[in-house]
This record gives sequence, structure tokens and C-alpha cells, in this order.
Amino acid sequence: MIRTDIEMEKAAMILKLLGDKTRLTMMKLLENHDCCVCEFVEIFQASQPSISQHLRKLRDVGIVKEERRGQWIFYSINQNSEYFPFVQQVLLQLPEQEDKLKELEAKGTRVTCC
Amino acid sequence: MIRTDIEMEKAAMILKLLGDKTRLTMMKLLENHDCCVCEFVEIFQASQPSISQHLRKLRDVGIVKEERRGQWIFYSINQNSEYFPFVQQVLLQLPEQEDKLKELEAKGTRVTCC
DNA sequence: TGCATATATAAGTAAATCATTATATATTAA
DNA sequence: TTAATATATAATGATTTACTTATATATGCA
Repeated sequence: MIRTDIEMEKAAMILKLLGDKTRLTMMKLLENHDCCVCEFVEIFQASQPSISQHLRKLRDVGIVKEERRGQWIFYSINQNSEYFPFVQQVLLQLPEQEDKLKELEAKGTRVTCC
Repeated sequence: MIRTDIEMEKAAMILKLLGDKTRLTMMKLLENHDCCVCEFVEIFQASQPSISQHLRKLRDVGIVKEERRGQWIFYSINQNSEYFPFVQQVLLQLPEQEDKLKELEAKGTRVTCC
């Protein structure tokens, strides 16, 4: 029998990680677009270290990956993560966050940075 | 347009609540059976206050409800909660925990108490 | 090369979390 | 009514979390 289930301990760990508004919204945004750190800083109106620390947690468990593009580092969802199917199912329940990116574009902040 | 989406802030709050191995397993068990406090104490080999406090958190946001049956208080999933569909989708991803109840029955602890 | 920008990391701190111990309340049975 | 059982709650303390400030590193451009 193929086991697609996630173990309880791991599931709890992932849910705890997603149980933060900033990280959860990050993941929902990453569902459709790669984003760089400065975009998140702008979107969440948070300090850069705070954003970096959230991203590190997501990266440490492997549900996002990073990729340098010149000066910027882009984050994206790691579809190879063992947790990907689980995370994806959770994200599917959430409302789109496209408006947040639209705002960036309106302000011109999106283009400037990335 | 009918809004079935849960808001991000609420979603994060629920996920944080589920992001604990004990509470998550409780919810998964409750998916199929009502349980009383002493069963949880037995299953998790935890102290009674610890179990009660976890249950209180689940009750405070309304995803479980309690019902006294004589000496015992049984907990069950509150299907009327606005969060129920969201919670249910998460629980669906998790492995069954029936074996934990079977163990209780084997030990005779299930019958004794409830 | 030197400076600006983007990002990561380290250290410190306040608040939240989860267990424990102690105690209170409600029910049942003697 | 008294004792035992099941549960809740309060108070305390250790650990974790999520910020902040300060600093380090890497890239791109003048």
C-alpha cells in the first residue's frame, strides 16, 4: 500500500509553521508567483530581518526554496518536498491574495525591485 | 458570491491551534468518535490538567463541543463551527488513529471509563 | 575600487505556550 | 452525608516564539 499520509508529528510541525499569518500568506502568494524578500517586506510592512527569519523557517523544513537572481533572492514553493501535497491542500482552502501583489504593482514597488 | 473561504487571520489561528501533536491527534480521533477526557489522558499518557487545557483551547474557538454524560464529559467535533469545513479538509489528510482507541479497548480502559 | 542595495544572521527581549502542582466543582455510590 | 471519581481552573515556571537592533555578506554599478 502506498502511503501518502503524512505522519502526525510531521503534520503538526507543518501546521504550526503555517499557523502564522505572515508565513501562511507568504505561502499562499508563492502558490502562484515567485517572490523576492523585498516584495514581502513591502507587502507585510515588516522589517527585513523579520521577513528573512520567517522565510528561513519555511526553508529549513524544505517547503520553499530560494534562488538567487542577480542582486535578489527569489523564493518559491518546493514541489519536491515530502510535505508539498499536504501544504497544497491547506493552501487550496485559502482566499487568493492576488490583491496584495496588485497593490505592489500599483505602487510601482514590484517592478522597481524585481 | 458565496464566500466559503476562511479569512487568512482566522485560518492562521486555526492552523496554529492544530499545530500541536496532541490537539491534532485529538481532532483526528474525534473525527470518528466522541471521546471523554479520561480516554485522552490514557491515550496520550498525559496529565489530566494538560489534557483539559488542550480541550479548552479547542472549545474556546468552537471547533469542539462538550456534553456531560453522567460523571463524564464527552467531547465531539462541532460541525456547526464556521471553521468546520476547513478543519475537516486538514483532518482528511491525516492517517487514521483508530489503533489508539483499539489499544484502549485491549487494555480495558475504554470500557471502564466510558 | 568603493558605495549602494539586497539579504542573512546574531544577540537581546517581550510575549506566548505548554507542562506542572495545587485546588475547586460536580457527579455517583456507599 | 461522606468518599471517590471526573473534570476544570488557577498559579507558577521553563521553553519557544517573533519581534527588534546591530552587523556581516554578496552583488551590481559608478
